[in-house]
Amino acid sequence: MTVRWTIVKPFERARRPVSAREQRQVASDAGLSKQRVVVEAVRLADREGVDGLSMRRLAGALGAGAMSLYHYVASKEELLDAMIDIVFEEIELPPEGTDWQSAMRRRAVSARRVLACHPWAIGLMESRTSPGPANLRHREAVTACLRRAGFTVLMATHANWLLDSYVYGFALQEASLPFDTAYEFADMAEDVFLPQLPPDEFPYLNESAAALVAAGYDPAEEFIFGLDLVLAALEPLRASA
Amino acid sequence: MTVRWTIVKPFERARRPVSAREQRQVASDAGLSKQRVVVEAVRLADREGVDGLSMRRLAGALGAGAMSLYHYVASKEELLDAMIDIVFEEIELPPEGTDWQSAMRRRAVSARRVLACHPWAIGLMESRTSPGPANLRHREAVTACLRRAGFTVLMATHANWLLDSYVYGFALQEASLPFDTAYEFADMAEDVFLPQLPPDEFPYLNESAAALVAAGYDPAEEFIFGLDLVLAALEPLRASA
DNA sequence: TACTATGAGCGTACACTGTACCATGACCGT
DNA sequence: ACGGTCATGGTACAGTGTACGCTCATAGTA
Repeated sequence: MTVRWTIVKPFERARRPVSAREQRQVASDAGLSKQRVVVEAVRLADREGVDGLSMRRLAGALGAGAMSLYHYVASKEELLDAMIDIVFEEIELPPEGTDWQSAMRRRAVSARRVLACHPWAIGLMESRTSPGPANLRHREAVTACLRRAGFTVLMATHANWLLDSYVYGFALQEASLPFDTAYEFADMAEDVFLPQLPPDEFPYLNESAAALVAAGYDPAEEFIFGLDLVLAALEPLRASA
Repeated sequence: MTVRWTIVKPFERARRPVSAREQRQVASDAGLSKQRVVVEAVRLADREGVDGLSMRRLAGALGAGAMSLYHYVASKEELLDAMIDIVFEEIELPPEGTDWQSAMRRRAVSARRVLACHPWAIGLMESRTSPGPANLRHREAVTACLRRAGFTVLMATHANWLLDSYVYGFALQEASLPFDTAYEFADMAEDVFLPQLPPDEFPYLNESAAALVAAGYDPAEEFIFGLDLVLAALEPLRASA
């Protein structure tokens, strides 16, 4: 067990009493800390899936004993909560200084990208009920953007629900698809889907799969299409102040 | 171990050779069968959450030994797949003989209701990649409805993605909310949310929570609002044959 | 009726999980 | 020098999915 200890900078200690635990939180590359534990947990889940994430393996990846993690995380549940909040931290906030549609489009695109990078996050959301700080900050920024664009409180709520539903639902569907690019889609459709879709039982699905392959359908463009449709549909709800 | 054996109806045996295993599949209230195993698994997950569903507990609920389940299900993964497909079976297909918007509204409302009854299903979808038979039948019916309404293959695909994203995403968000009714929302907002949303840090969220409570906001109506907005936005994509 | 093949049911065992409890030993302030 | 604090992790326990192989009721055959 190679445990390296943080050297506390003197002036920090001079300013106010700092517990050893707090010092750890600041330390970035030495010793353990809640940061380091959660970040490594995210990395592990990205690599091996959420089922491959066990306290023992996580501890192993950190060069520590399993029980040590419980000094930074009360339980695995809390660890999962913290992991989700890290994911929310990665999502871009809607930028200020542009029209609301551009701002929301940007943050939606960012959210989709982040959720695609951490597919396990979607599946975890269902079971955790209380939003973390990054989640709250994100919601605040989004609501601010909508309200400043002239949406009433009620309409901003509607817009929020609709946009988030679309983004999460899209990410959820995307996570359960075995292809990403147009090339992979064409490949899988011809070799896997079409044989499973006999035209007498699934005439329409068969037709769709065949036609989409022929047209060179690219699933990567799907997200923007629906997003812009939703944004356009929301525009009239705005009390154009 | 009270194992009751199926009495095979003679005329069934006369018609063609039927293995004992197949007879079990048909039997509804005696012995085990894949049906019975999966249905009981769904019930158990509804009652105790998906984390409370273990092979041993499921076996216990069926009055059987743990290893007996593996005669009907190759692995727990396959069990989970089958459970999801049962959920899809519960969702109403879009009815024929009405305009496409009414049909899609009906099936979307049904889907939301079913997913709200089985919240664990949403969290499971992320990890399973191959759709079951009920899922395929459902997709076929939806695509048929859209194509008959005059959507091209490509536009029907867009509509499908958008509608499903909305439904799944809404269900996902709903599953992670601790309230259902307007009364519960008002209660929780005042006692739990507002204290966590200091106006200097979260001015807009604070304002929203307060205003929504004052207006008697009912989260149950939220779904239809967004759904109708989406349906209206899709209408112009239709090549009104 | 006796014999055999089949296959449902499940007891046992193994590697693994989350985590409660407790011992260790380094660091700090006095 | 000493006592208190606290990060660390070893051990243990209940519970997990499931591989293996046994029992024994049944169906089919002779």
